[in-house]
Amino acid sequence: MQEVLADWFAQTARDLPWRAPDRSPWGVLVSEVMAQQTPVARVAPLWTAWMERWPTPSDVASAPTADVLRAWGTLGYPRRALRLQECARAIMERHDGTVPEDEPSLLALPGVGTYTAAAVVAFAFGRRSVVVDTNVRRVLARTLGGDALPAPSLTSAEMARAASVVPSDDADAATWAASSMELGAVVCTARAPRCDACPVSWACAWRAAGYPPDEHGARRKTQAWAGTDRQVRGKVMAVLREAHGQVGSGQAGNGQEAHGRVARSQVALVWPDAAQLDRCVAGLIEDGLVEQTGDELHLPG
DNA sequence: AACTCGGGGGG
DNA sequence: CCCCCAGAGTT
Repeated sequence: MQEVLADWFAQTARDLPWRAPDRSPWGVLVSEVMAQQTPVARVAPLWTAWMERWPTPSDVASAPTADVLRAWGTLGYPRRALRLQECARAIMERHDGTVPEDEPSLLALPGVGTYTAAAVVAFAFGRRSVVVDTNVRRVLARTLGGDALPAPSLTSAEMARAASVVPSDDADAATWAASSMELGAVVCTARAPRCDACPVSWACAWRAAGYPPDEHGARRKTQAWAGTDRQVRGKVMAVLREAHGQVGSGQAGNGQEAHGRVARSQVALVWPDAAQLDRCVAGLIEDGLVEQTGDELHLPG
């Protein structure tokens, strides 16, 4: 199955920009952080612009945080952008500006967790690691477990099963990581799997069992969105991003101040519940995503 | 283990 | 309109 997937990957892999031969380890790390909970199709164009502007950890480390947050655009979870800059600075201080190659050192970096550390080891350095993202979880749950979907959260048993099937050879392990992820992203999808186009459908336990339905589907609760703090935070960040982008645009008198500063009275227009808005702004300031000067809010830096 | 944290595109 | 997306950090 791993050999078949390796061939399939070699022939059909998406030409994502961070898979280009001239990509850097730092570029791979940036792509992984950007792709945390954000579809890669939406990451790709932004990654290219980002890497052109800030090619190295040194460039990101010295950039104004406001520029970093604005460049992050609408990727979502902007705290990731903050951590990515902290990560760049940590690499400057701890590793002389070079992305470390060992998993423990990677794990110690801001914004780098179990998945991202393993992914950088495999994709940036071609070394063996246990790469388990949402795609790999689903592929293994179906092919090996015979289940429609994995459990809501990653279990230790799942990690153990994933580790047990990673090839011992470095190059083979890296290829397995890339191809199993690609299969989950392109063919073995959550919603409407394309089993007719799957190169390993002959080996799939879920298919062999007659596609039994998801066991714990009832417990799977969807993330709330409308009216939540996350939505309000997003609206506030959007206003501050746009204000920052209009510095020097010559559009005076539209209620937005110079230097990307926006009066709190203007920010208040994005949400009717004043108490909730205040709470969210306080949270954004607490997170380091927003700063307040006098009666005005702005991005940090 | 349970929460929080954005935003958008596909079915 | 609902669901899910190359997760991480905090409590």
